[in-house]
Amino acid sequence: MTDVARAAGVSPMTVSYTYNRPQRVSAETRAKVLEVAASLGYAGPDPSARSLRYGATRTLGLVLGEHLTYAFDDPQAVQFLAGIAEVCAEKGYGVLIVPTGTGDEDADRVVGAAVDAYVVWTTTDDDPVLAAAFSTRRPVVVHGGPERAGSVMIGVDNRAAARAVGLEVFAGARHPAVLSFPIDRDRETFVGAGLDPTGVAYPVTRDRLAGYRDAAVELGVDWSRVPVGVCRTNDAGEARSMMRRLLELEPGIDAVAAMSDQLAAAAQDEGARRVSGWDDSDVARQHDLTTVAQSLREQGAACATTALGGSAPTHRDAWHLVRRSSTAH
Amino acid sequence: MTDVARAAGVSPMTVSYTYNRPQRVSAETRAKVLEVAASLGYAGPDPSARSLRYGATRTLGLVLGEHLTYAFDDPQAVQFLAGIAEVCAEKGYGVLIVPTGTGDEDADRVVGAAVDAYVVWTTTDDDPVLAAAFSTRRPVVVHGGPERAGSVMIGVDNRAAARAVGLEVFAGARHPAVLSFPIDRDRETFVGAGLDPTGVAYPVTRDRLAGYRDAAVELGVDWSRVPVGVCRTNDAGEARSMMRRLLELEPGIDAVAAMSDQLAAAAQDEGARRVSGWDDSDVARQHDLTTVAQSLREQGAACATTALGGSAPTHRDAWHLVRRSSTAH
DNA sequence: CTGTTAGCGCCTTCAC
DNA sequence: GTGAAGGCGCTAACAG
Repeated sequence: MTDVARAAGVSPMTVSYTYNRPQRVSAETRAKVLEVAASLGYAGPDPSARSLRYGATRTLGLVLGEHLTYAFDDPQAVQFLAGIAEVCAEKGYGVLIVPTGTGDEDADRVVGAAVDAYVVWTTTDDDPVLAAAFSTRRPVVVHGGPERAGSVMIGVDNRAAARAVGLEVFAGARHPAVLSFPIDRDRETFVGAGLDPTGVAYPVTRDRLAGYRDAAVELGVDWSRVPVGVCRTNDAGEARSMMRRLLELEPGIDAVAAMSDQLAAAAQDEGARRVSGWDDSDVARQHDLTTVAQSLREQGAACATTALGGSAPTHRDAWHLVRRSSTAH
Repeated sequence: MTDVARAAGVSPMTVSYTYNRPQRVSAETRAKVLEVAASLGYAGPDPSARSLRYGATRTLGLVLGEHLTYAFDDPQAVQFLAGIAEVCAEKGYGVLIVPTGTGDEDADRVVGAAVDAYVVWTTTDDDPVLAAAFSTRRPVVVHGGPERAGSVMIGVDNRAAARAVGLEVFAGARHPAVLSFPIDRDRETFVGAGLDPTGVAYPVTRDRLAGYRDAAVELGVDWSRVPVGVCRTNDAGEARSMMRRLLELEPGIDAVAAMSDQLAAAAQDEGARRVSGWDDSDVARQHDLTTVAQSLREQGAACATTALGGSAPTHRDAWHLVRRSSTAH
């Protein structure tokens, strides 16, 4: 900018004004400045210097955590991102996908991201990346959980929703089962009968398990005998083999509550009769699944709005049960 | 940082070293500094100041153009983004989704993005956003086109691929038709018989049309009589109504070349017999579509790698024809 | 309408 | 192992 100023025979401030307050500069001077800038290959104020000066970046940080690599394979995560992007585009904020998922450096990368606020995608209570986001003292909005004093949490009441759909799918069943998301960041695939929700590190998974348990108990089913198949990812192939495994362990399984429509569809493919899903995605409609409807897109938008200082609903009650033939009697 | 230094009784440099070259500072001093920093709520060096000093942001800018709002509804665009994110995460670069799509300010926002390089998603020759990216003199990699001296273009040879799939789907047909993507940024929905590819602003659409025409001509079909249904978006509902419209205009249509698997599936839904798609997505497999296979994920990765100074294939020949029953004789 | 001063927070260079 | 100066490029505030 100094160079441009010199070459144009004006002060740096005039150049600055030319870009930031065009009207404050005479048309003549402005033209001259722009001409010189073009000839010098100067494209306008440096964004970093500007951010430094302003103390703001007009950028929202999105932390997808260890998911990053395959978050894009999860249609719900993509919808969430779409909601964020929409709000940010409207407000003129960029969305920075913070490069996490590679291990130890994750926290540093979060701290070192040039952003004004963070939105953190569902993670575990102990995720260092979350702690890193908080340590920066910038606003943090967490989707799904964990909940923490001083930060906003946006997401549905998973326990209540799981109870509701559980009552539907487990009704009259003698051997219900659950297809679950991972319980911690190790993402082990395993079967645990009567899995205790308390020990689950992902709040979303924890609450849904607790809700399914609530439903089972209310229906007089002994939770300690309910097999819970924990899948590493939201992948159909893996879910099918898990379903087979569950059926080997307990061939009498007559109801399956799944934490996603994808998992539910996979269970159906393996012959499960009464099945419930989660999200009310296209898959749910195609497979006529009873499911929990929620809009990740709207939740994404709410997260972005809140993180950027606006106000938006927490979406705690923004879900409803969709009854379809997959749980018809 | 100055505050921390003062409070810890050291110079700012020592604080800087504590974060950037921990080993260069005695363990004792380092501990002291970190302690004071924590008590003062100092989270580490300011990212903007750092970027200013270094002259680099370690961030890749992704320009989705007017698509932004619904790019996330396009599975291929999402795969592309996934490829970019993967490479960037690995290299420790953030991905900044530049807030475009709202009109006049788009170009300014691109210029003002704090990034080291750009990847631009397929756009038109005249997109001001593209010009803006170039004007910054930062590296620009364009996916799909337009091609420009001084920038890298990554994408398949759409004309050759369209010709190949066109020869397949149009073979033996008497009244072929095309389901096309938009021809310019106005995104009008219309039917144009024998649409001249030359006037099409999107290079990808242009090349595919030209390829279909090549095939038609080679098969002895009069291109000027081939109806081209131009769809505003890659949406099934719109594609179905367009297909109905085409069939009203020319009930004899006996082959449809579509620019995406989604459009092709919609054509099938409306009763089209011989149909070809594009991308070899899940939809193509489900509908047994003859299609052009390409990996947007790999192309995304290649774009990111190239933009960040590495070398990657242009993917010009990274496509192949997948023959399935949708074009069986 | 245009210019001067000063400082945003950091780190490279060079001294000790 | 630690510190002092200087400047990355920009703009708010205040002249003129």
